[in-house]
Amino acid sequence: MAATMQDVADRAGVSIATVSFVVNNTKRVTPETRARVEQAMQDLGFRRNLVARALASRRTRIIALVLAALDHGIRGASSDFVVGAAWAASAADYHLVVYPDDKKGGQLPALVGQGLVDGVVLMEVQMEDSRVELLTRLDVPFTLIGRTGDTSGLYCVDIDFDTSMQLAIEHLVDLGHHRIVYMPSIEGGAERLGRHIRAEAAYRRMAKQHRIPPVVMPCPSSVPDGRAAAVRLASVSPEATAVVVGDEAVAAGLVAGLQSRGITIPDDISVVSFLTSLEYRSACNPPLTVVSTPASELGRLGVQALLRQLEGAPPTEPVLRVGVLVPGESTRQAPTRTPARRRRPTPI
Amino acid sequence: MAATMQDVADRAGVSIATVSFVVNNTKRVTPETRARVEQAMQDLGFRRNLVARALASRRTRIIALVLAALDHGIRGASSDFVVGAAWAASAADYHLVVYPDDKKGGQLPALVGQGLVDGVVLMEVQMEDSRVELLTRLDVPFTLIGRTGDTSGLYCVDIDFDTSMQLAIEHLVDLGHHRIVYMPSIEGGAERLGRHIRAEAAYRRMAKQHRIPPVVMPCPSSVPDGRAAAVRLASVSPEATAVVVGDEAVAAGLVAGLQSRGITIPDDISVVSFLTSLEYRSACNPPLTVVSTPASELGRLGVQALLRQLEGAPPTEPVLRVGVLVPGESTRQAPTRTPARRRRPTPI
DNA sequence: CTGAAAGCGCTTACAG
DNA sequence: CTGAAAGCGCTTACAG
Repeated sequence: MAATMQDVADRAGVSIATVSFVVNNTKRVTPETRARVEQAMQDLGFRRNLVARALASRRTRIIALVLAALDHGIRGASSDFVVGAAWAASAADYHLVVYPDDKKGGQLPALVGQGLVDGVVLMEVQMEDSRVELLTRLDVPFTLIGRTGDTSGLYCVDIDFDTSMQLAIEHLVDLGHHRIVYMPSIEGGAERLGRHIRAEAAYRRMAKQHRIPPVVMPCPSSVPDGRAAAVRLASVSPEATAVVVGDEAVAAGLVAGLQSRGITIPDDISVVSFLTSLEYRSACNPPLTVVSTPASELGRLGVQALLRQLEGAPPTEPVLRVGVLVPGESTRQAPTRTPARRRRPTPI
Repeated sequence: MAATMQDVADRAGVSIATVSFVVNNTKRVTPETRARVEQAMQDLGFRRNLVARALASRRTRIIALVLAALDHGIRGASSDFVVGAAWAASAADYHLVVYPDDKKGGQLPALVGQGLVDGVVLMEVQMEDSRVELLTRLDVPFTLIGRTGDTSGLYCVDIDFDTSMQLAIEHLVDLGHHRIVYMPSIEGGAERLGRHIRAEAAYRRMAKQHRIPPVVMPCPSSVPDGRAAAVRLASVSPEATAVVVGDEAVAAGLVAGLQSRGITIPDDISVVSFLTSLEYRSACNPPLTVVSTPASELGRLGVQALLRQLEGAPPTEPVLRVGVLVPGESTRQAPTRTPARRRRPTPI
């Protein structure tokens, strides 16, 4: 029913090869024959069959963005990763398709390594990620948005955690804060996401540099858990004047929770939402100060790295990008207390 | 390099057809030959080429969920649609792929109607949706999550707006509210999304039934716009005791905006987040009462309708599902005022 | 139960 | 500049 190249060739009175040359612009064709072919395509409403093309050329020009949506949906910054990646693919005349998978890559063999996609961009990368071996075994080109523990031989784009954390901490230090708690989120499973490990290491490094006693207070990733964390904060670190929170939902919950305990943000405690989307930013009262994830940029870079790889470029060092400090009203000058009080907490 | 069926056939000493029968379980094969073939597949690490299979069988077992992510990302309930659809596809041994497109379907011809996907599930449907004609022209099976103005001949699953609105309005009426404003969101473009039209019609119907003077106050879909709407509300409908808000971000902003004007939620005004995700629900203070979108269920139903269509089933009436009332703390008994005051607003 | 062979709709050396 | 033909790796009547 649908017209094939053969139909077009017949109607234009040329060979099927010539039609292919016209369609793909792969060889010189005289303007006259080209016109005849194009007319015939128009007449027949020809659309080339991508499957046949893929089989013959071993290329689909489709790349898959794989993320663990089956486990935790497409929340927060993920949307921006997708959009950035889709635009980049489209600009290079590729198609991006999002493939919802689980954290283990359980769906991966079904779609990948069977000729349907030219390559894969993998998100939410863990320090030890079984999907990396899986993709290697499936023999499909792939790049990571994020990093495993050992990145040698891999194509990666990621956040520059050190510089991003520096933005957050120095913003607070400049405001006179010296008791800055770091509240990373912990996800459902036990997997160690690369970004959690690296963000915490960056915090410890910055804390050391600024002589801040490091306090790390993990919190499950949800608004209610953020609320609950407000209670724990008082006992874990009563002298804290600022909190760097690694999850937008936790940040929103923490602010609400602190407020309902009579603590004023930012007068009593400053809060920074660290490497998150801007999702809850203005839904909070006051609007949050955020170091936002350069998500759409990383989506774009991930796709571009993959496309370079498809053209045979060798792996490079991971490409890193810094988050953007978006000032809000949840950070302010540290409250002045007597230094004695700050330096010597009452013994337990 | 990768083993083909021919390689497997050679190694097992059978014909390529027999390998195909084993791989697809399409014909009886004696246990002995089956075992030989399976051993050969194992030895060679055989994975069948889906592209070749698709070309020969005209089926890819891939369906695409198309949404306008290029225009407004994957926010709110969209994530749940994706997850519900992906699970349903997976359960039927299909693969779901998410295809980020724009509102006009600009990317559609590139992927669809060229043999790569067996069918399409379309989201964010407008009353007049050019993509419907496009998909018809591309001659690919598709179902809608949502409805155009005229649904005859189409496969649709959608929200039951009337019953969902009834849930919201009667929840408020039972609490003694009679001045209930409806605040739908207006999106960037001018397209009339089916759900906006139908939700508003449902509101007007319920308002009439309960003798509520209908007040419709559209608001752009963002938290800051929700805040701004708090100001407008006072002038547009000073006597309102409840607001039904058709967007989670607007609901969050409205609550914050009202509060910063000294209005207490829910004592002074009740707020219902209508047919939204639960996204901002507990980030708000107080947590919102929500009529939540049955998103993952609709995702599932959309895929299932498509699969039935692929098996040749004729179109049915649209399949409708009701939202779920999730009680929160943003609704309460209407404040008692003198009936006179309520019944006769001061003349302008 | 198994196999030989046509065919899916393209791409791409190779010849001319 | 154009064409005849092999081949991509499968599926599926058809025969036996």
